[in-house]
Amino acid sequence: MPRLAGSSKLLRAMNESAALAHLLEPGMLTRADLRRLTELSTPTISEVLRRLTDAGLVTVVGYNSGRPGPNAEIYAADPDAAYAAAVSVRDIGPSGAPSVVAALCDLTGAVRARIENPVDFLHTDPRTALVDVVAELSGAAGVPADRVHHVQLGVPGSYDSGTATIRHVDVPGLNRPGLVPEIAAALGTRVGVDNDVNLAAVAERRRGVAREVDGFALLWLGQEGLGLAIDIAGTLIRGARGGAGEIGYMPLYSPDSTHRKVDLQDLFGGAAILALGRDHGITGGTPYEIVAAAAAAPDASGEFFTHLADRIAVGLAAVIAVLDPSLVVLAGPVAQAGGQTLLTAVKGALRRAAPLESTIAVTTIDDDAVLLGALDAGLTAVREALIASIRDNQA
Amino acid sequence: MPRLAGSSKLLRAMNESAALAHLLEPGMLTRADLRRLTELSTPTISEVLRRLTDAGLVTVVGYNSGRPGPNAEIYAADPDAAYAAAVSVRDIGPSGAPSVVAALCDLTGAVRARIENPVDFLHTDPRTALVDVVAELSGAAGVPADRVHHVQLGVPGSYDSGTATIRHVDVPGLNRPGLVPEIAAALGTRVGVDNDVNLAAVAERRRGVAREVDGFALLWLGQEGLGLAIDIAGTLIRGARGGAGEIGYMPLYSPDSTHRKVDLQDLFGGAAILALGRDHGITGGTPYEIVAAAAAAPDASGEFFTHLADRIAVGLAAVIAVLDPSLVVLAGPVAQAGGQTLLTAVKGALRRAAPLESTIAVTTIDDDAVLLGALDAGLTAVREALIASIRDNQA
DNA sequence: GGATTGATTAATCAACTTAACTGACCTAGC
DNA sequence: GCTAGGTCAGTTAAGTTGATTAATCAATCC
Repeated sequence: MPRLAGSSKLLRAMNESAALAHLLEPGMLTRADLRRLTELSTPTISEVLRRLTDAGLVTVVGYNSGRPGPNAEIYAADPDAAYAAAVSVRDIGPSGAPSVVAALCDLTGAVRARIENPVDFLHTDPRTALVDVVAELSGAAGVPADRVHHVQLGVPGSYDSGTATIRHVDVPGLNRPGLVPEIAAALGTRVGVDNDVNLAAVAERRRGVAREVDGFALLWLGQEGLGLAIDIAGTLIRGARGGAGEIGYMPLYSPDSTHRKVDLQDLFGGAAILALGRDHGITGGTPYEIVAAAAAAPDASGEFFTHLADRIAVGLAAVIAVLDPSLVVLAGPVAQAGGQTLLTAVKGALRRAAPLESTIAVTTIDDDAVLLGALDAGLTAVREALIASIRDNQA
Repeated sequence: MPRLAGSSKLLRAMNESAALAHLLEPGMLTRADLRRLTELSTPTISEVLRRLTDAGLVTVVGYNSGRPGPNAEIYAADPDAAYAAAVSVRDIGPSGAPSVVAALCDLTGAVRARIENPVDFLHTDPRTALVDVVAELSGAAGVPADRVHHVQLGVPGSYDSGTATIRHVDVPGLNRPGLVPEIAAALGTRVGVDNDVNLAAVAERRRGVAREVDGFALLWLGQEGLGLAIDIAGTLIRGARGGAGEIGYMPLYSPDSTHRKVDLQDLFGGAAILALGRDHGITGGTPYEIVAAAAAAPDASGEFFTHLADRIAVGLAAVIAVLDPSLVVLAGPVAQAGGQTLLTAVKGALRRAAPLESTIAVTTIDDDAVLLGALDAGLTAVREALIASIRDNQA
């Protein structure tokens, strides 16, 4: 643990960083608020604010009134000081074909533009597709491209940050080594990449059901595959090569080796749900449609949910035994379709299967969780870069 | 993230903390070394060292020579500035009966005393047993009791730090609520409690095979039960109620529900290993003896190890799928007995079972890993308390 | 004896704090 | 309805703390 040491310059940098960090939290602050939060004296706060406004990071957004004395100035981070972009690549978009969904937000998190393009990755290089969509975003938002400080990518696969390559992905070309650095170079911004399930977990922590919890596991039940995100005290566990949570391939124990090897994907992946629906006479072309149809007629489909929940509980029991999370969130299209019906079924199945008790919940995010999570991740990256940049500018 | 802000006093506290932190790392440092490490100026380093020596935390341990100029003073943390004690409670000690193993070390980590007492917990309250053993330790080491700043307990169960209670433990009386605060009050020191497997992982990171790794999972194969410790970048994952890694009760999937519920403990817990040994005609009263006997005759016991490894691989595959650790360490008496023979068998079984590849290794700690890990954990607690105390003393 | 290095001393600088001061705004009292 | 007093926002000035640079002294090797 390298502890900081330094001179008065470090002190100033720390104080400015602290003030900026508070101002970047949603909400507007007066000098008195900052004084209370940072425990700095009035003149220092004034000096810090003068420098931050000079740097264009902070602006006066209003005045207090109704109390004796002069009206206190209300400060907030300038929304237009920097922007973050998010791009979610999916092999099966809402239309069934591969697509790219993207959004751009300002420093307060307000979405300024949002677009969705079907992309034929067989004939389009991911690099140009992604660079183009970011350019289109900043155009649509009317924002200078160089103010976009961070682009966050969400991919349906795992990302190995050590080698900067995307793996376990079905989108053609996306696993090419060197792709991410190329994109970063072409865009001229910092580029972050993460698993789409991980980003959904980020959204769940920021605006979903996992807001106040100290750690949680998110089980993603997708149209195709399934995944797991692990949040420990707000930080995501990604594993040695970004492979943490790739539980689809988790092999299951078979007592007599005559059984063929079965993994979790075979139990409640997309294809398994399709088959399970067929067995119970529920019609639907996609897992989402099947589960939604079943949830619409809960009386007729009780057995379907019991079977599905039993299978989900097999995976969850392993996760709970390893991690003991204080909350387990069911998310992804299938979980959204299943809603409360699926939730109660899974709760019952887990009570039968797992010895440790865990709170289970369904996601409360209606919108595109992956995209929102990517925006959140990009935004925190931008904010931390701003806070860190103050330190370096001083030195 | 609450960022620090403050005045010059904070700066001094930070600089002193940084210097002390460097001096607490093993190794002796000259003023020039500290200057390089902290990037502080010579007069500041002198002032910091003067204050630290005045506080009795740091002493001159020697002088440089052989180079031009005056002989530089060599500083190091005073070994006798504080001590840490470690107590490992086990329901089956080396003699077969419940026992308490304890050790005391100085600030450099040198062991000053080590004792082992069989304790009949049916007739002895854990509180008095533990308080007595700490008193005995400081007596044996010839150390004033009030210099023992931290006592680290290792228990064969999980510890819920939220409610300060030990759970999932077989030792009578150890799960009594309020026990830990009582012990802390009676001793007058800070008391830390952790799962014995977690402490073994601490030892593995500090002095074992996991020294340089960025994260690892440790599978403990004990005489009775089994456990898992998860280290992510040097911090242990304990879960919501301290139950992370309690994989003994992890239920296994059974395709036809006619099978009775099977968990990992049934696969390769102590009783399962005894049964497996019987099936293969290997004699021995304890799991350790069986595996040791098998390892002594590797040619005759190939099938035994294959079967055992296949079972272990079932559990490990789940752990690897969830966490993707860069290293998996096999530890505990059974793993030590199995040694390289067991290791190669597990490697082969995992290659067949798990899709993600992980490096596997056997522990390299010959001594009592739990006790050593408890000492390490206690020592870091003492060091961090010292570093933190500087900040508070200034204010 | 010269070069080099360890450590202290002196002078300067940077940044925060306390305290005094200015000015705006509300409220109460006539 | 006007004015005096009180309160609070923010600035200015003086003082304090602590770190840096530069100069000095002293010890050791070659």
